[in-house]
Amino acid sequence: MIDDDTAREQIVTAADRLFYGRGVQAVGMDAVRAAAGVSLKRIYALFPSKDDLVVAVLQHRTQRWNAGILAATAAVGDPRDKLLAVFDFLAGWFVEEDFRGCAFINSFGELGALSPRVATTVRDQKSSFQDYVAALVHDAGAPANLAPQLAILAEGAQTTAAIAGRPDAAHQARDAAATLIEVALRPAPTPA
Amino acid sequence: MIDDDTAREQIVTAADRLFYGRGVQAVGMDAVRAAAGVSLKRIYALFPSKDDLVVAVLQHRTQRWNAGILAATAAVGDPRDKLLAVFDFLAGWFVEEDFRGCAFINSFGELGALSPRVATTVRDQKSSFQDYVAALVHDAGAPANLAPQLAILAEGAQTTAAIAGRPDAAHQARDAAATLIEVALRPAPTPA
DNA sequence: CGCAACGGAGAACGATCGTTCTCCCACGGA
DNA sequence: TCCGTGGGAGAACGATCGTTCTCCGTTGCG
Repeated sequence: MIDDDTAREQIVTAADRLFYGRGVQAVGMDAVRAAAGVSLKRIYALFPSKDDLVVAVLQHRTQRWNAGILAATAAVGDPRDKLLAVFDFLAGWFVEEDFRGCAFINSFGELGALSPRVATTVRDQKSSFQDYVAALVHDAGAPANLAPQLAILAEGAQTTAAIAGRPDAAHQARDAAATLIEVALRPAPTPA
Repeated sequence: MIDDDTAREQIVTAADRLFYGRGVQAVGMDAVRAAAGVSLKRIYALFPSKDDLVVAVLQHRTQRWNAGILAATAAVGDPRDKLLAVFDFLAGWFVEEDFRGCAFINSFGELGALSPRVATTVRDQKSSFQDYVAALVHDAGAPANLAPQLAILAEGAQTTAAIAGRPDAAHQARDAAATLIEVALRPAPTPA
């Protein structure tokens, strides 16, 4: 017998892989059951509806994302390098073989208009990422308006890498970020 | 009787509004029929499958996008301002009441793994946009690596505006673009 | 050892979807 | 006027989906 916690984890992990790879609506609950190795009854006992499962998958991804970003930025010391480390983290992600874009963006586009809970879950993730970037920007001593600019670069790199299939979008975004950071930290030039 | 061309347009226009507002898979062909005011038989005579209709809708959107970008950039003279005009165009788009992100990104996330034709149609659109930005960058006399940076900013602004519901992502991206353009056009500073 | 509760496997159900087919009316040529 | 073609309205069909239910074996406890 499998206890509830590991069953939850198996279900969420299997559903995550399937949803991310094919899209949510293209994956039936029976496919999740087969991949997770548990019964449908068990799934519905732990997640009352597919919507609940989707939300749980997204929250699980949020935790993995937060841990990855935290580890990437903790590995370097300089606050400026922490900001750039975010884009290095993206670069490592984009070259994974099953990379298919940002699961939150994908889910929002597919379900944002249908499921308010999915929409708010995605919004919360994006909002917390923006907050984290804003904190790094603050630590680096740069003006606050740099933060949304870097966040936009990160978002754009994800969709560009996914659609064009070009992982170097991370490097291009990193270069742009480096320029923006440098300008933001440089004292205002004396007018000619 | 409606001739084929106007029927096509009615179908594509209605399907576009429905697909964009709710997502493709959430809209049945019967809903398209009701919104377009034509018979199902007619729809399937003009578009052999839903996949064909989706591709036609995306191609229709590509034409509208190209026309909008072209008009926005044609309204200004300076090549540098043409680049910034792209973001002004985005700003005007983001405040439309039914704005729900980039239809290409949304469709790719929802159907990219299921329909190769949809995937390539989306890729073609993004690729042609990148080419256009690259041409503007070239006209402005800036190095070529500026183009993907600006394109990434545009992509990120679209998803940020859609998910966070904050249309000012266009202005933030525009500010970042202005900085990147300025740096790219400025001669290399003499080292201190 | 007996029984009751639980979980697995999978059938079943109702809804919906993409697609096709049927029926019927309107209209244009001999 | 009569007939044949074409298109509209909508039923029909087969597949699939989310969700529930049935049946049965197992297991833990008295």
